[in-house]
Amino acid sequence: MDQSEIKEPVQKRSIETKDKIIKAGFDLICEKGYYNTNTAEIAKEANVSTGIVYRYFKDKHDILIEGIKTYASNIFYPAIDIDTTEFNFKNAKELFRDMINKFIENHKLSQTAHEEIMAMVHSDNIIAEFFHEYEITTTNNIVNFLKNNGFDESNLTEKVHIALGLVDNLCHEIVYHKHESINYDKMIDLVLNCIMELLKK
Amino acid sequence: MDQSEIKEPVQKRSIETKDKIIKAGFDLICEKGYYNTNTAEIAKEANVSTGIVYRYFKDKHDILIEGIKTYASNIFYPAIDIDTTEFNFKNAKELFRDMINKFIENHKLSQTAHEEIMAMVHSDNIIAEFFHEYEITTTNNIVNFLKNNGFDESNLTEKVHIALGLVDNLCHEIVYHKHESINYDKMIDLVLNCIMELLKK
Amino acid sequence: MDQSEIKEPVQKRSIETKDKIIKAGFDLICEKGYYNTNTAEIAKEANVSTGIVYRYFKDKHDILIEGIKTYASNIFYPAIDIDTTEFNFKNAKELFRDMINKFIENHKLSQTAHEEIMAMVHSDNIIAEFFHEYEITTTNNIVNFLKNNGFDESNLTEKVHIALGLVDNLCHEIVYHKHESINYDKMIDLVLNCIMELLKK
Amino acid sequence: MDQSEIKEPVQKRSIETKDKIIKAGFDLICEKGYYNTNTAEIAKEANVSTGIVYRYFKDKHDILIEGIKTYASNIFYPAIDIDTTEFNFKNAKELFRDMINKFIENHKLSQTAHEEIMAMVHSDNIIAEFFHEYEITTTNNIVNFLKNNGFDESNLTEKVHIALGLVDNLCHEIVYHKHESINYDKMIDLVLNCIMELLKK
DNA sequence: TATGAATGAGTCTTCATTCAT
DNA sequence: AATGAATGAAGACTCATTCAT
Repeated sequence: MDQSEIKEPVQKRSIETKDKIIKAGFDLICEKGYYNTNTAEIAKEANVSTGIVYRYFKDKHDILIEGIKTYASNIFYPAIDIDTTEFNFKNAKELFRDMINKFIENHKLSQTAHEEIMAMVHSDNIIAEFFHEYEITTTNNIVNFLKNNGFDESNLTEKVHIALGLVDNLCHEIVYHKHESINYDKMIDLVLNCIMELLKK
Repeated sequence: MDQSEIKEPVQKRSIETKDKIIKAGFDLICEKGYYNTNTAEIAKEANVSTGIVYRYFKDKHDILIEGIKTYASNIFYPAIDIDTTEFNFKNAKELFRDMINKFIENHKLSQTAHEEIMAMVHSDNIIAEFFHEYEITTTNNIVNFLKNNGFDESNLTEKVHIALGLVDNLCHEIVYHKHESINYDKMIDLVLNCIMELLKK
Repeated sequence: MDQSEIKEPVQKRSIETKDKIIKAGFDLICEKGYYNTNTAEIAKEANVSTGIVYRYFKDKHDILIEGIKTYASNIFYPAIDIDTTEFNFKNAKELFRDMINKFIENHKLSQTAHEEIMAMVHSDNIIAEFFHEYEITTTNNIVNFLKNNGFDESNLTEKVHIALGLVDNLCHEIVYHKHESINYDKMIDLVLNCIMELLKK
Repeated sequence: MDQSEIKEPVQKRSIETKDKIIKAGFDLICEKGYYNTNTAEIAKEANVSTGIVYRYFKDKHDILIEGIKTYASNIFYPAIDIDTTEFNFKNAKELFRDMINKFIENHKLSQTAHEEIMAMVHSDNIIAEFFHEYEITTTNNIVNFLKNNGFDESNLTEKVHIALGLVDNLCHEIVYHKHESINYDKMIDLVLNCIMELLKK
């Protein structure tokens, strides 16, 4: 009876509509920023009417949240999923190097998305919370992966945290700043050394 | 050509007014976010009228910029200034530990400021550019400081970059997240070891 | 590129809304002047919300432009359309006299409109351009009409220009000023004589 | 005692200040329009403070009124003053031609001033009234001049009115519009013929 | 007298959200 | 379910005018 209820779509067509809105919203917000994107644009980009947006989403903010939930894993730590069947301490460094390169590629692909979402993380508690959870999960996955591959378990969570931070900073540096005076190949080497040092016994 | 010029105040009273606006604007923006703070609020917080704001600032954005310029150095890398007269490779680790603790204290003091500014850095080119410059300067200062104290000069810029990133992440982690499962004292140790490893030889 | 597009309405309801705004805007602007009429008033007079105005018009100025385009022909040179089936040099003077009287009536009906629009013509290039075009068209129509009715074609454009000016001034004088000392019937006679003198061989 | 009184300056310096403001205000308003000129600009142009303006003028509008009173005669019908010592019906046409050319020159010199003032005349009753008076005076001066030079006195006021209107339109046409298709020399001739026809017995 | 900093009401415009169809 | 027209509160900015110095 209550018209103002948000519908969780079950029909295929409705689900498609909701997804279109999420994608359109996320694309535009990543491109132009949350406050510089209005709902009319999102609706237009999604090829739906403005009214229908509010059948599937409580408000504009909700669109972003859903977008982040949907696309976050594509943007952050994407290479983590890549199972390395043959992984050991000996070839770890080179596998990490591959991972870093993939991270960088990914950063480049979704540069503005990454930027904008990080901006929102800073000013939006709900989003911050989401990413906090996300980060914990990612960290744990890596911790477990390393444990399963015989790495020293002492303070492994802390070490992975630091390592992830190192990689994140590195990618950010390489993708956004391009300092004239910095030798990025050397920097990657240095970071890898740090990580290997961290993880070793 | 344009009718309304922005005045750079010279008289004491005017300078006070401008400073009040900068402080009020910066405080509110840091507390509530740029888009959730309006000019009327800023004026009210500064105990001035809305109109006077535009005598000293081109627009709302300009208030933020000035605020950042004024307070950035208080918020970011504040301890860098502290010249340690007796600094050498032997006591470096403990001095770095002191610095990190100061960083953390500082982060805690201006937590929301830090958050909001980082958010703006991500979505605002002018601010990003400002911090890029700021970061380069900071890095160079540290590089020179280390050189003068006998540290290995090879790839020192890269190393300092990495070290600053490590410290930044560490502070952020400690101040904002407080993961239940993480031992922060141990984490500080690990980061310090990383840094010492980086800088040695 | 821009987020908010101006809609050209096609549905009956939308067209009515747009027309209501044009009429309300034009009425108020003519009554009180462009700078003394605000958009809220226009919306209220049109019985719509302030927001909807900007769905159909780029800005306040645009409302005036559309109003002028819509109502200009009702206000200026309205009698030109009246084709006189039986027109020749003999009865021309009396037909012109009828036209002048119609002009005067029209001036009286939309006195403030005429005033305000002429004011805007003076200070607004877009409007000036519009009226310039409008005036050329009117002049040409009259020129052709006279040619078709056997009037001397030499310098006819110049003559019609002068004649239109005479009529315009006359109407203006009669409608607005009402000098105590002026005999307007005689003045009409004198103007008609001028015109007949102009148009004769 | 009443601080809010407008002072009519008597001291030389004060008069100069008031005149500077009038000139600055009039210049700017003519150049950019009344609503596009603000008091701060006027004060700046006059090299005085914004506050002082309100010691000499009731409000912004008052500045314009004073400006018009001061400069109107320089802008409208300036050549009327030129006494033609030897004037008779025979050489009248050529003298009128000279006057028209002077009118045109004058129009050109103060084109924007003329435009803007005419705009204000349309939307401002006080200014309209002023010009009405001014026009009556001018007309009477010319009427008397013509009487004194032996022109037919019947309906002379009406005739002069019409003639002035003809000249005004002509100047306007020549200065502002420059229609491609119009021969202005011929037009001047035609207007002069009209006037001579009007004034002849 | 004179300054110019300060006031604050007023204006245009935007946009998240609602609602008639 | 869907449309898109309509709402109206809110916000950035302007400027005639006042007032402390």
